[in-house]
Amino acid sequence: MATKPKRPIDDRLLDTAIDQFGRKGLEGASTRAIAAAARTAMSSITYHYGGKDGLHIAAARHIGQQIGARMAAALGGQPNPSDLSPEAAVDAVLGMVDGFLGLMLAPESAPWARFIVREQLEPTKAFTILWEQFMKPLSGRLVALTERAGAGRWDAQESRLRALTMIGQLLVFRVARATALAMTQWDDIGATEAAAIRRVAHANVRAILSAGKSS
Amino acid sequence: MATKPKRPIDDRLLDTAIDQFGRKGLEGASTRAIAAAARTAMSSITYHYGGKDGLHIAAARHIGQQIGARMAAALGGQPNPSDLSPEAAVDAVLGMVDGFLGLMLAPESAPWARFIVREQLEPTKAFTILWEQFMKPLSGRLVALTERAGAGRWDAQESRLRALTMIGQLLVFRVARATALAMTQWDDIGATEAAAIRRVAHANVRAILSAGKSS
DNA sequence: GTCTATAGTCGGATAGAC
DNA sequence: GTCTATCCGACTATAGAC
Repeated sequence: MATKPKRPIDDRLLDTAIDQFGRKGLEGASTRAIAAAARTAMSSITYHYGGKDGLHIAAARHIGQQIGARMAAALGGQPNPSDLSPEAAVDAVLGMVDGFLGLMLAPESAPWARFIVREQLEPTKAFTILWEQFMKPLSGRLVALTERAGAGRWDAQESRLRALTMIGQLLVFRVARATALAMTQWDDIGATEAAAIRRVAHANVRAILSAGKSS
Repeated sequence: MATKPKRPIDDRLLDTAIDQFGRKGLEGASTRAIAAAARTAMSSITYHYGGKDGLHIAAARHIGQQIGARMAAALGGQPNPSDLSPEAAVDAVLGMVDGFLGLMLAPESAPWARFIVREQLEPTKAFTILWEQFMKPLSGRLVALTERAGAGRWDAQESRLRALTMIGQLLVFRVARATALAMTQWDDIGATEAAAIRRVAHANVRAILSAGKSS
């Protein structure tokens, strides 16, 4: 049973936990190493989060808050998809693509991504938190915008699938970064490379949203 | 130092290792649990593979062999991309998409994917083995076909990026399966769902390969 | 080639000083 | 609220019987 998290002085412990859990997994990461890297005693994990599991859950919530805040800034005050013209819906999708791609390419998303991908492969209680906190609202909006961009040319299921494939083509640059660098023969993804990716992503999304119903 | 792997009686130990390493990671998985699940003694890991690290490397090689064999079957005796017309190159890309999507949706790829994604997030010596054994030849061919399909409408860098995004939109169905099921509200991906994904993937690839140079 | 037994290390949790 | 000290279980590796 996890005890109720107490408020820590700062987020050093959480940031370190996200990094270590992301790299080594829930079982592979040790509370000793996390505490040492955060320059505190191991027992403060027990004190603040009730133990390893509590720290893991708190780390997930911390990621959700940060991503939620970041994407909300890019989406704040946007109109309801059904109030948009199909053309405006395409533009709104491109706006979400920019926000999401920025997240995928930002250095600070690397530890979040490692943590989240582990939850996709072997979900724990933390996955529910991540899904509810930011995946569900964001994917819901993307699907709604895709549906509106279709203007009846395709059905709801196809909207969901097209939205998924659009996410996938951006996700690959974070989740398969090692392969992406090997394939492009880039050393790193800087501003120039990010611009090239953005151009291709926009062209792909426009192409995907222009095509009529599949088959 | 890993000793030279000896030939085991069967692959039970390797298959179990792939599953456990994929779920728990190199540090999280225990040789005890692997040996127990494979119904053998822990010391046989030492005997056959020289220890935990040796087993991990052997597991990567085993994955590479199986994926290599599977994709070779889908690609066997294909002509050189530069000998194809742009239209034939598009068809060849669609053929690779079918092969790769089949792999992403096949139940047996789940443990392989878990193992591979871990190597993407935190590469070990096993990543080099995976890259050389099947990622490099397959991605090389996909890029060459994409380049040919462009027929000069875009440059080599854009071919590599378009190839990556095409991979990404298929990868999402394996790597972010939990999210894919949540978004589509499917319980599982069976034959009907696979057909729907394939239709959308083909339409997207055709759209992506039809568009001219981006921006 | 597969097993049991064991040595040595490291992990998480907890008690209690301050 | 943060620390040190300590318990106990689980881990990897290895020796040696069969």
